[in-house]
Amino acid sequence: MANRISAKHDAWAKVIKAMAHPSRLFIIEELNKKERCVGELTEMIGADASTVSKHLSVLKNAGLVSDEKRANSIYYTLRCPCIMDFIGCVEDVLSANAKHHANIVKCCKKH
Amino acid sequence: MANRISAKHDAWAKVIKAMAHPSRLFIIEELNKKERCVGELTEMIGADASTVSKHLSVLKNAGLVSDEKRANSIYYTLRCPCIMDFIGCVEDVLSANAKHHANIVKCCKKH
DNA sequence: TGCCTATTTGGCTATTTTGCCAAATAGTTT
DNA sequence: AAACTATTTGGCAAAATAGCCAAATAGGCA
Repeated sequence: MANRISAKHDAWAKVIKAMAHPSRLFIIEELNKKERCVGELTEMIGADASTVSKHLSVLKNAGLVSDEKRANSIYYTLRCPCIMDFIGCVEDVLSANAKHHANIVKCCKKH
Repeated sequence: MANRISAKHDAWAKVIKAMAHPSRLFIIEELNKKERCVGELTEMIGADASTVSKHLSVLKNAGLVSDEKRANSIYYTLRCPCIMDFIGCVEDVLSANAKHHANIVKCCKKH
């Protein structure tokens, strides 16, 4: 990245990169509903506990979630629920894509 | 990714992954202001033209931008400007992080 | 104290991403 | 047609990411 991109875009990318994984998006969505501990998330995702733990640490490093120890579990919370609003926009992009592809198919079928 | 994560989260991740790069975020921000051709973006970013071209193809594959040939240049446009709204939320996360770190420093200085 | 449970860390391999160069392509202009 | 301009593609090496296993850690509980 030896170019003229500013620290601002670097900082943005770090946060967005932390979101850019299916399991981590699942976690974000789940934590938006309610706080969860690692064990619960691990069971829901169906991956190794160490893998889920690492995903959570990525999210935590980006400042997207916070954790709190209680009883003998660690509970994670979504720190900025506005993150989930964005998913609506992502869905817009996806449905625009779907519409676009449908049009291409329709166009080809005409002939 | 041999786990229970659904196609929905996979699709979200594809779009978000396409955004998750400083240069691509710069491009998104720039295209939100006005359409631009590859040469202009290349000069602004200061990377190899082929690199910028590949970034643009990543964005295009995700459905985030569209292109249109005009004269002897190809102009790119941001397809869903709502993408930029999200950056506001990312900034919220970053300033929450900054505040959090400031508090930690303040706390340590007390002693 | 010593066992248990929950979570994290280290280590390793496989995969993906990045970015440059050189070459290919496509369309313009002379 | 030949020379240009703008953009994309192929190839490659370096770096980053993902996910499993085994081992370490940290509290709670018997």
